[in-house]
Amino acid sequence: MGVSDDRRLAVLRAIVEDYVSTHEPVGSRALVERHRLGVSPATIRNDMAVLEEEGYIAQPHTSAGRIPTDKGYRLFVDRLANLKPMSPAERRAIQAFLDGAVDLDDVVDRTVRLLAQITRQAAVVQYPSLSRAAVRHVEVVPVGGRSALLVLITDTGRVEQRVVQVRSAGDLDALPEQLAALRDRVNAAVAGKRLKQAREELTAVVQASEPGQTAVAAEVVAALGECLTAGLEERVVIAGTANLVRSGADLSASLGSVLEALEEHVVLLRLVQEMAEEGVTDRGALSVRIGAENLHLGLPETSVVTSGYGEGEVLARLGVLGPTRMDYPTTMAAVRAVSRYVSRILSQ
Amino acid sequence: MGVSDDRRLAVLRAIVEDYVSTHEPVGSRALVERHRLGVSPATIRNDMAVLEEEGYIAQPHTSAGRIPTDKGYRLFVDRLANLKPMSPAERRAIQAFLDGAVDLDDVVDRTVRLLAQITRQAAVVQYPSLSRAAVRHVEVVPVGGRSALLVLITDTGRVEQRVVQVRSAGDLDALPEQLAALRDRVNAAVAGKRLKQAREELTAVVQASEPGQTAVAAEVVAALGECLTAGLEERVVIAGTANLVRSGADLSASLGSVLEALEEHVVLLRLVQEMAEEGVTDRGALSVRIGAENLHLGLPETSVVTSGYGEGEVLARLGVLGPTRMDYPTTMAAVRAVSRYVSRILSQ
DNA sequence: CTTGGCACTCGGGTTCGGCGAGTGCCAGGC
DNA sequence: GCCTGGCACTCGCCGAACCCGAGTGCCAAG
Repeated sequence: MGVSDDRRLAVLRAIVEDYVSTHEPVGSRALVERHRLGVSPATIRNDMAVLEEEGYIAQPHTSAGRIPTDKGYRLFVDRLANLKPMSPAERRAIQAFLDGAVDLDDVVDRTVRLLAQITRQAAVVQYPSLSRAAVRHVEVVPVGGRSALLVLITDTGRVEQRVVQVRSAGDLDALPEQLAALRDRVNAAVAGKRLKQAREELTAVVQASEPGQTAVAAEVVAALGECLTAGLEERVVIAGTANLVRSGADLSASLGSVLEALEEHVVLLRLVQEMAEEGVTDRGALSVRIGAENLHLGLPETSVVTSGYGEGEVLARLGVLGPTRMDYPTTMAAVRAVSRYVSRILSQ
Repeated sequence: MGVSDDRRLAVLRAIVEDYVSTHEPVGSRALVERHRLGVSPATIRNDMAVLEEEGYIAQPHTSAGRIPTDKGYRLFVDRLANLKPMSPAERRAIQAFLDGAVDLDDVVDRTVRLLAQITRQAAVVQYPSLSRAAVRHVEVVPVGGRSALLVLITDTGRVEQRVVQVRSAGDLDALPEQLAALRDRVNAAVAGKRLKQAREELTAVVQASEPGQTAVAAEVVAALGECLTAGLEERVVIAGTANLVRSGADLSASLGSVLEALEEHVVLLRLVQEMAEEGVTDRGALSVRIGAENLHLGLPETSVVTSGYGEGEVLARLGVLGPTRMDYPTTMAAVRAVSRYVSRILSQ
């Protein structure tokens, strides 16, 4: 569609807005009544015919009103939508809610709940990606017998831990000192390094260890390697699934599969990853996926709005998931606002 | 109802079984056909009249079949149900699935997924309660600047950690040694103690610390106190919410509120707690809540089957949540089987 | 290019019977 | 005394017929 015809675009926008608010096919008469388009229904009908021809709208059955197609929503989101700015009260609420967080886990938890609540849809927050995170410190704590606890701390504030059984330990009394020495060597080798790189450095540590202790070192280092790998693993948190069922019975047909997909965090991770890569619609950091674009992930009739967040660079994504006919302007504004506040909080 | 009339009980059992499998009101004719009751429909009708009189069954509308009431299910569960033993294949599957777990978190995660899958309902697993857990070790790791990481390890395998900013530290270079000394004193004071008791011992540690370091000690100990409190906090994990929507449209009216309640872990914790206390129906460790008994928790038309689990003593509960008209014998058998395997695994 | 008019379509809601499953009651038989 | 077959009655469900109205497409005129 050329930009030429302003009114046709206005009609599309009006159709999207009305349909989103009423959930019913919208006809030409209702359209001229609710929006001051300054022309008669007949004219609108002509425009509608063209819009339908071009695939932006469709009619569920002959002699019913029109509803937007995925393509129609796409155009709306890309070129027609004006994000609805949040009210000062809402901004304050967001800030107040997030400021109370004490912890990275807490920040993520609060964020996902907040998003679900203000958008009244399902919310998804990806944990800050650790592929770029660096090792801040590694601690090895003997906890009696052959057991020791490994603790890995990254500079993003994430903590991974693991209990390791040191089977090859000869002298149990000497073990604590051995471990302490090992810890110091490990720290010297990996502190400040990125996780992936750190994993590679570890082999050198084993080789450099004293002859009698290579076995112990190998065991501990192997466990630490797992820890690093676990640290690299992406995680997501969701909330507000109950909002999906409220948001209208029309999604209820596919509700089952959507809920299923939401429980499979692997699917969500792929979704988030894909959105990060392609940046389908980029308005600021906002990215929107509409309807059939998510079908391969088992998410029919579903749209997703996400935004990158993080201190300075984009560490991860957060967003909202709901029925295709969601209120994009408000949702997008909310996602953007929350992502900004979260980024700010993480910078401290 | 007296025990006297065996046939009446048989009729109730038959009604429950048929209704659960067909989801339709069951009439007298269908009943004598499907179950060899050896009497005529007319006789059954008389029995039904009595059962209805006593509140065990009801008819949705005049001249329709009967459906069990909550009271009917209750009687069924308490006295009529024979748990359906799991097939050897199922037992093997359970074992194989749980044996792969590497971690407490992993055990819990696998368990909840497994329960959801084999019962085709929503599953709930409470983390092993820590009110009885004891402190195994406390570690304080300086991580640069004024920051330190507290790690609390309990003898149930749970690990809590927290980052603390030591604002009152005077000499930053001396801080690591201060913290190490503090750690040793703390460990001496609380190792082996139960969490609640440990929290009380902590104040003594601060008072006993050297004059110049009381401020630092107070800060660290305060954070550790929070850690202990967090460790005491109960947690639950859920899975299989998608099964709720599949399990029949009749629950769909209340589906929203059920999903909402499931997201509120507080509600689930209370539910689990209540079931632990009252032990509504106790068959082995199994406990069953039916329909309106859960209404105060925002769970309408919902039944819950749980069982205690843990090594030796009952540390927590796990179970399943579904529509009132669930298949109790199979569900109860599954919950019991899983709880036993999990208990066994935890004993290692 | 817009507009009012007009014929046409078709989905949704309503009404109306008929069908059938199921019940309660009763009188008779083991 | 309990069970049984028979019988009249009650309703919910289903399909058919029906109407209404919103909405469309097309056309001729401004």
